Amino acid sequence: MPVKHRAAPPAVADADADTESRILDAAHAVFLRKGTAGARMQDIAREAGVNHALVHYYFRTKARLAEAVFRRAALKLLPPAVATLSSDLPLEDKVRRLVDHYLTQLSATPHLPGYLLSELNHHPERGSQLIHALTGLDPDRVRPRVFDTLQRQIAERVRAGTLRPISPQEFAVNLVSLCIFPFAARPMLALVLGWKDGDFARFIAERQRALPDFFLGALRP
Amino acid sequence: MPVKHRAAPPAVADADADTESRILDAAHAVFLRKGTAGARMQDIAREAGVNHALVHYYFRTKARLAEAVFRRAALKLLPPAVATLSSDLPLEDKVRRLVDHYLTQLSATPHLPGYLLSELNHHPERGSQLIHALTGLDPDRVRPRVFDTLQRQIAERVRAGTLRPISPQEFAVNLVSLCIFPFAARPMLALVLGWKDGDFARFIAERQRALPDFFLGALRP
DNA sequence: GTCTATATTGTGATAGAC
DNA sequence: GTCTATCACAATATAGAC
Repeated sequence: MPVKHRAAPPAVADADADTESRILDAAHAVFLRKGTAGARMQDIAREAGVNHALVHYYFRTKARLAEAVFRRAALKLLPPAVATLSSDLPLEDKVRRLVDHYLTQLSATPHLPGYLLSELNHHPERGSQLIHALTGLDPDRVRPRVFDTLQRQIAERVRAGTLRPISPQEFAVNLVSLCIFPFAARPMLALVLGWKDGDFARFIAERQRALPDFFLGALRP
Repeated sequence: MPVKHRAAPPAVADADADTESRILDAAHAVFLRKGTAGARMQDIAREAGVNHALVHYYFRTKARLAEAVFRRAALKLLPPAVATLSSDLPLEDKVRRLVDHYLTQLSATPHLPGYLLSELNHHPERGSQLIHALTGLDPDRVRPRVFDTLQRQIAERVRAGTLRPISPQEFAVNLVSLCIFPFAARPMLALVLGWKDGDFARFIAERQRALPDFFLGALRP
């Protein structure tokens, strides 16, 4: 171990970002584009504008750097959905807020879903580590409480006759599928649908308007 | 070039599959599990039960082998959907057939969606090559006819007042999203939903029943 | 066709000068 | 902290015996 590595980044992130952040940003960009296995440390160094020895100086191994990027990426995608779904908002507002949030955010970072799905497929253990890091609990013993609120809201509305019965899991999976899949599958959809430049952005813009009505329409009794 | 490579596989595939097929099957399994970049030729050789020199003898390079596997995988996933959607079946039957087909097939090959999405994200050009290989046409000039039938069916039903208006693209994307995403995102969903062994299979079994009604329910006027 | 052995290159990682 | 130079090894690919 040539140099001891700081536990935390510098307290203040100055205007021209410090080297460590620049490298992390570069790694983020490259890993998301090419996947962890397909990315080269050299690519990351070039993207960051530094020598590739520096990348090792700051993050020591590719695995550590990949872990850091994975965590950052996962934290961008998952907590907002969990927070919205487990909030006390009415169901309709949850749907509209989630659709709006995802379609806006993913338009800015379109590689995020594909990267995360792929990484989790190849390294399922990273998911458990993530849960552990976030909650400090054994992932196998965490009973997800995300759906308690959802469950209750659905039950009330079903009893009142204003909602078609659906399990909270189905509710969440369907909603998230409709939001995220088009981004993860963008190249495949472009292929089958014959999309050209700009067609995808237009599709998403239109979707932002139509998707909540589609989803809520499915839940009419 | 040490040995000339046969253009076509042997005419007859005998009981104990010939070596080339065994290697291709092994490559399929390994590439789908670990992704093209993450897979090692040695892994494929071991999975096929042969020396790794043989893999090169039959497929020359990793890139060629990857291409062969990608094509095989894409042909498993895409044509059935296109065929069903562009058929003359009534809309309801299309939906039920597509859901049934995908959920059954993907339960048997759960890594297929994640693999394809990932590969197409990292190598979008492969998609164009695929179209070219299938149709013999320039992918940029193919106007997808898949949706002509769909468009007509939807228009008729909307005019008759038995369907809520929706574009054929939205129709297809929503349906395919709901079918495929849970498989591509299985590890992520398992994480957030706390799924254990068997929970996913039960979820899909239930989904096979509930999904067509959900989707068709959204299209009620 | 199938193997053993080897060549060749790519890539992660470190040593050491500045 | 940042660079140049280099190491060590992993992975692709080929040569040649059988």
